Amino acid sequence: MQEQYNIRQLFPGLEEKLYQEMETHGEIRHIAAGDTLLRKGQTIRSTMLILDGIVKLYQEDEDGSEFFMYDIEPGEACAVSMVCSYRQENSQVLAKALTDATYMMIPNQYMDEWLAKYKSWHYFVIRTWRTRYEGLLNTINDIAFKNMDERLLLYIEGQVKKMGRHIKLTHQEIATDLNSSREVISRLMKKMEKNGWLIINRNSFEWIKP
Amino acid sequence: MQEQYNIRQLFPGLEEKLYQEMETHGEIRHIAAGDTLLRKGQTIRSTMLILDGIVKLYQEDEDGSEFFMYDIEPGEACAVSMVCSYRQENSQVLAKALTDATYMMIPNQYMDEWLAKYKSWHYFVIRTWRTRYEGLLNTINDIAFKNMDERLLLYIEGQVKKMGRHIKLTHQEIATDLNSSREVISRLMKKMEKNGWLIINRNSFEWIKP
DNA sequence: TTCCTTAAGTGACTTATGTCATAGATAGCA
DNA sequence: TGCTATCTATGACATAAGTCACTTAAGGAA
Repeated sequence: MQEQYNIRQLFPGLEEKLYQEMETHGEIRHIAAGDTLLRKGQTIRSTMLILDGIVKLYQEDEDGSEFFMYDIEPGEACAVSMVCSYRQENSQVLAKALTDATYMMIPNQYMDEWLAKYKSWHYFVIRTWRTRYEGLLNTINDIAFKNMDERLLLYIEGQVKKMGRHIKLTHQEIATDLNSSREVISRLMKKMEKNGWLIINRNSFEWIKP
Repeated sequence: MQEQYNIRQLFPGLEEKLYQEMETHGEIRHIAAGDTLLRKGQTIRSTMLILDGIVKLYQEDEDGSEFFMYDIEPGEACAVSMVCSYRQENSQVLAKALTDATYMMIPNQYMDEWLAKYKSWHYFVIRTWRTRYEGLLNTINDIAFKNMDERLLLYIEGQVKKMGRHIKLTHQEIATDLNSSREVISRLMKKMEKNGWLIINRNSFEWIKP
């Protein structure tokens, strides 16, 4: 079961003995699209490594509204779950599965042990924090300096790079990712269509800008 | 010279031998209020530990506008400057001294060495990243969910907690910290004054809300 | 005192975005 | 084929915040 995910390929550059420990102590879990991996305030007991699927990280308001920050993809880890065992930490964020997802849970007790034993592990931890920090920087950059039209353009270009020119997303889904509302996205996309940048279909659109 | 700052007190909990290495290899630098510690895009060659003064971290736009994110205080480190030597990194942020400040620069070559030798050092590094990540989360929380009036209130209450009820700040300075404009802050503060929360003076104000 | 610089107050206006209401369009199912 | 749920389109309006222009006030310097 564990072997259907190649952790050596997903998390390259770690020591062989560390991979073996991960296989021994890591618990593989599955989660359905839309379900919550980590709630805000929840005590963190394990480090989570994403093996399959996409997990989305949100900042959550007191009143329950969610603000999307960034995605975590296979081969990446949830930084907030990487806690040094000497203090109990609570999650400040909300993590939800976008698609069905699989992840490996490594109980916190191994964090200290592995930090001591494996050089590659502490690089991995630091690299993970750094990557997530950069994710937040990008988010801040977007909301501080860019208008929705720019953000939408960057978002679409990002999708095109990943998925090709035919994008299967509703306006509502895009709006949610950009923390905006459907009407706003519809209007902006209509404008883009008038500019000849894309063709809008139901549930999808085609990016035709060169 | 080095001895005028007690690093054992500023950075508690590290190994004695590590303090000694810090004293041997760390270079103490001074910087004047308003000067830049780290520019965006600059190659990072040293880890910076703040010994005295306050350093402000900004996100910088392509066109040069600055967005204030958080402060770094004595006893804290600039996370973005903590790079694992095996790859050259460039700064994605701008760091400026708010007050005259003193900091210790530790050349990157020691990062790997110390990570290997001192357990306390890698905890320190991870803790630093975590703290900075939380700083960004708060920033995002503010701009995503709060209006200026709430943010101003929280800001003032924070200042009161630190400096007492008599705050020596101009509206312009507050506006800059909140990434807003003077007029907006003036108007909101006038409203607060009408509510009997504060008394506005030139260059300062008194917080009288219970 | 008088002058001048800087801070603060304020009305008028602009703008981006969000919200409401309502209508039209499309795909898939019965 | 027609029905219905779900998308999409769009006008009208609300609102927070930024900008401009100009005024008023305070404090230090001469």
